[in-house]
Amino acid sequence: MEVSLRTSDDGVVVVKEDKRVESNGCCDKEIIHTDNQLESAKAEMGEVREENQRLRMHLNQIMKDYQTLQMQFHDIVGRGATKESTNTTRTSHQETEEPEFVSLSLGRTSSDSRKDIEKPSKGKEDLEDKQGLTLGLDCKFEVPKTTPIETSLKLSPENSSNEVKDEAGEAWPPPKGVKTMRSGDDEEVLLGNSVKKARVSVRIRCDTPTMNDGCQWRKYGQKIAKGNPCPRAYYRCTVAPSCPVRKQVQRCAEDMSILITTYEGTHNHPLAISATAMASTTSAAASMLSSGSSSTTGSPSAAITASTTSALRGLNFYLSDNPKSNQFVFPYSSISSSPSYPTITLDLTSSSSSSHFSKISSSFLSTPRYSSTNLNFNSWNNNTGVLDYGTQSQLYNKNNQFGSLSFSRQQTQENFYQSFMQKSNPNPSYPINPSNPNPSQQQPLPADSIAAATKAITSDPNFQSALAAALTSIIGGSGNGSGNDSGGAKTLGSQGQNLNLGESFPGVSNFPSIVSSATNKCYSTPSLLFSTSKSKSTSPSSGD
DNA sequence: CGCATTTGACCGGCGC
DNA sequence: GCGCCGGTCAAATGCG
Repeated sequence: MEVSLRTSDDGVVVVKEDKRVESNGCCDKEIIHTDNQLESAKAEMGEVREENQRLRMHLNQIMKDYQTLQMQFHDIVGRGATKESTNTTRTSHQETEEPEFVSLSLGRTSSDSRKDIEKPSKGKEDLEDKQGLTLGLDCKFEVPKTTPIETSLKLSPENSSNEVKDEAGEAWPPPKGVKTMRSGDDEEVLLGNSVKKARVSVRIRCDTPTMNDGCQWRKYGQKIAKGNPCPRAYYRCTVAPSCPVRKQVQRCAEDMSILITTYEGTHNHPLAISATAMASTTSAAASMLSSGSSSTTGSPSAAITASTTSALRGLNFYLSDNPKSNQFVFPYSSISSSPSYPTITLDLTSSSSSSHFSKISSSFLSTPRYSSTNLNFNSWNNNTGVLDYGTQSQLYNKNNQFGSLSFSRQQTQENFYQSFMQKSNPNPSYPINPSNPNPSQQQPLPADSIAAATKAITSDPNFQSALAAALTSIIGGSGNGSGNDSGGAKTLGSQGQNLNLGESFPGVSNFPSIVSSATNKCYSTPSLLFSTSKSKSTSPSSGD
């Protein structure tokens, strides 16, 4: 007997039997056995069919939601623009009017900080959160063939004027601009003189000299900075010769185990997903600066939230491939903005998942001369948030575990990322972690991932939003838009078959009007791991 | 030998 | 104007 499975046009699995039983030795036993198999196959078929229908229903529902949200978004954008036009005076002086320390709590968990800066309408806040997803879907479903770099949303005139420049190196105006013909100068002009540099600072507990963010860096200097006995190392991105991105690595003076990595600028080349995390955040910072100086609708913060959250996802994702991943939970994320060096600060040094926003504000961003803008990514740990990391991790964990649905959050994150990472890297010859000596752990994405995801989704309506991301990543995974990643290429090689999380998690690249096009660069490459100190291509040793 | 890192010199911004 | 300081350059050095 032969049972062949094929997929019909509507996606339903059809079981075809071909009873070509040998006439000579056919015994009853065999027939019964065959019947049993047939029965079970039919039963499975029915299940699959049900599953299929449920999934379809959910998809429809999501699409519906998506359209609704899109409409709402357009509505809000329209209103915001109107508002904005009436507030030009204020926006032009925003820098001076900006509170010394503005906390933007965009999360939805209960948080004290939230009260302080709660934007006009709660509904709007929620909406903005959803927009992150909405826009992600937007990107995925409507602009699926555009490469990340090409994908630029130009809802704001400001960004549209900036977007080309962003790609060339937005937030790193050359100190000696004459030497390098970077467009950063232009952008700086466009962004306004108040905006000098956008920085992303990452505090992370890390034993290794530097953290591997998926990029190639070359050390070009080292200095003893005032107030910190630990030398500060200067790196420049060498993925592309003209890449303006720099980073500084320095140990925290108070706690030597904390590594402070500060990124500046935006990559002007395709990057790894892991690098995308940073690049996105950096871009978000720049976007905030550019849009924040002109927008009063709160969108900038939302943009930062969306993009940074996405970036964090990516970052955390890769970090979590590290055995020590469980300590990188992103409990703290903040954005500080000094007049000269606006900085997004990601404090990854604590594993606590509760809201410690105030702690960041007081301890980490305490430098009084800086006016600060802080975002509280509470949604990170929120069970209901569209951008909810926990939800997504659970989803993927479910996806990964295929039925094992109950995990503690921390374990969920760890397991999920680890195994998802493995599954998303089908090419066993390219370990996710360059320093990972065990490439055999990298396994191809199983064919039943979609089904697993479906199960996870259908079993919990809260996963609707995450579904979008999951499906997006799964469906879109085959088409890696980022192309070659010169950065991770050396160690990662071809990755066209990987799930491109940089694209799949849309928060960054698709938030319209706020996040500049630079943010839209979705890079792919799986690796943000702490390297061994001798990994040259992707992890320079800071020498401290 | 080629490439990356090291390290002292240099430059420019900023505060006094 | 001067000095401090952060950031960068580039020759020297190290390493594979």
